[in-house]
Order: sequence, then C-alpha cells, then structure tokens
Amino acid sequence: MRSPEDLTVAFRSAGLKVTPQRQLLFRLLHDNTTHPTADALHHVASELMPGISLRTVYQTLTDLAEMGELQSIEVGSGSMRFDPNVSDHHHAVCDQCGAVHDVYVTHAPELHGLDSFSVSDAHIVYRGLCGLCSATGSHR
Amino acid sequence: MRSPEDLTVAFRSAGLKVTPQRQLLFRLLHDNTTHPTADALHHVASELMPGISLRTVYQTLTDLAEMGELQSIEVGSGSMRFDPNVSDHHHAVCDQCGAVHDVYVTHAPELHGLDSFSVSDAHIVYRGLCGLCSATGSHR
DNA sequence: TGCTAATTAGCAATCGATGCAGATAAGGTT
DNA sequence: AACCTTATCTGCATCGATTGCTAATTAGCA
Ligand SMILES: [Mn+2]
Ligand SMILES: [Mn+2]
Ligand SMILES: [Zn+2]
Ligand SMILES: [Zn+2]
Repeated sequence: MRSPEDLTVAFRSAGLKVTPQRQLLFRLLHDNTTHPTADALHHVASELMPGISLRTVYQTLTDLAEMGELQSIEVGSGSMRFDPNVSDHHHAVCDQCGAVHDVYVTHAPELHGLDSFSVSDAHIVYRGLCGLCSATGSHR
Repeated sequence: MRSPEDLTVAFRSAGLKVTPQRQLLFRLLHDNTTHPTADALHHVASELMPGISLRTVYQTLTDLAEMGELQSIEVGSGSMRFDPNVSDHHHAVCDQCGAVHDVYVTHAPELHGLDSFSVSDAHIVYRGLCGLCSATGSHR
C-alpha cells in the first residue's frame, strides 16, 4: 500500500473524496504488518477519533481493496483480515495467540494429479506456534 | 471417513446414538468428494428425508469432525465445507463454478524468513478455473 | 416392556458483513 | 468567499452462516 500522501492523490483522481476518517485509516494501515480485522482497526481508530463508524472502516477498506492498495485474506479466524502488503506472499497463523505473520515461499508448489485445472493463484496458510508462544508456552 | 456400518459401531461405542438422520448423513458423506457445505448437504438430505433439520446436519457434522472422521475446511466461499477425506491434502477452487477439487502436493513447501515459527500444519488453496469451466468458458 | 440419557426440530440469538437513507461535508466552480 | 453537486458518514436494518436453548421424542440397554 502506498503512503497516505500518495493515497490522497490517488483517491482524488479517482473521484473519491479524502476525509479525516480516511486519512486516519491511511495512516493506521500504512506499513501495518498485523493483518488486522475491520473490527481491530476500528478499535484503534476509535481511540484517535472517537465516534468513527465501523461502517466507515469497512467502506474504506473496500475502496482500498478495489484500488489494489491492499488485499483481504482469510486465514480461518472467522473474520476477514486486511493486508497492506500486496506482494505475492503467504501467511503463518499462530494457534495460540492468533498472530498472523508474512511468509515468503521460495518455490511455488506445483500441482499433482489435476491436469485440467488452470491455476491463477495459490495461497498457503501455515498453522503452528509463533516464536513468542513456543518460547514461553503461555500467551493468551 | 469410514463406512456407514463402521460409523454405526463407532458412534455406539462412543456413547452416541445412531438415528435414521445420522445414518442418512453417513451415507451421503461416505466417499463424497464434493466438499459440501452444511446447507448443501441439508438440501440433498431433505429430498430423501423431508423434515430433517439443518440443525441436525450441523450437529452430526460436528460430531463426525470431533471423532476425526471428517475435516472442515475454509476455502473462502463464505461458509465452511466438510471433507470426508481426512488424508493430508490441499484444494483447488474454481473461481467460475465454485467446485472444490482435491490436490496432492509432492513436496511440502518450506518456510523462508520465519525461523522462530514452528509449523504443525500447512494448507494450500489454489484458485483458477476447473477443467470444465476453462473448456466451455461458461459455467454458472 | 420401561427407563434414561441422547437426539431432534424449531426457534432465538450471535457474529461478521452489507444494504439503506437522511444528514453532512469535500472540493471543484462561479 | 459563497455555492453546488456529489461522495461520504453514521446509525440502523438486514442478511447469511452458525450456535444456543428447550420441550418433545426416541434409541438402546436393563
Ligand atoms: Mn501478509
Ligand atoms: Mn478434500
Ligand atoms: Zn503466538
Ligand atoms: Zn469450474
């Protein structure tokens, strides 16, 4: 995802308006590696801008996704997660604390036994214990 | 997942009862490769046993999953899918018709750049077009 | 045949997400 | 700077998938 400044320009030239709510979300998402849910994002946004609506968070996330500035991923946590990192990568989910980490796979795994299927995308979800949780053994 | 006959024995020895509803679901799930949702399963079950409750389908699916007879997978279709194939495998989802196919990957892809994460499981979801849809170009 | 605990069906409730509409404000125009 | 058009915001209703709850039923054993 681009910088808040770049996004401001991009939104305006796309006919979209740049509101204080959106500027806040731009800042909160930029370089954010936590893969937040809409609700998590709304929580932290609410502390900086009391009254901001969860609906607005969803709306802005949808806009950003449609512009290709972020991707929405599904890692089995029940709710969608949003990722400003739009590079081709995968994810590791901690079964203990729920943290989602970026994973880069050297070689894309090939299909075996499905000749007629033309693959356009592949996403790997690893499950296990993150460094913190496997070390201490007691997180959340 | 084991045969309906084996499941009957397994359920009884686990203190669970074997009802006509469950026997029907055992049969509908055995060797089922369609990765149905609870709702899809309920639809076909309803034709053979009018009045069977969706709640009962969910309950039986939960019981089977807890017994390790099937796994529930999440492929981004919005609802959970149930798979009587409990072997270690992955899935290919058709973006056109939504069909879910089994995929067997020869070598498990290695992690890169995440030393401290101990992986216990990995699941790959491929997206693209299935044989039928890429051939005809018009399904659903 | 009886007893008792498990199951069923129906309905309420929950949760994440989206639809809707009136009030508001962004931002280009005069 | 005042104005106008249109997108946006918020609150609330709605929706789909799933789970909670409970009275009535039934499986399965004694
Ligand atoms: Mn990521
Ligand atoms: Mn499968
Ligand atoms: Zn962890
Ligand atoms: Zn298809």
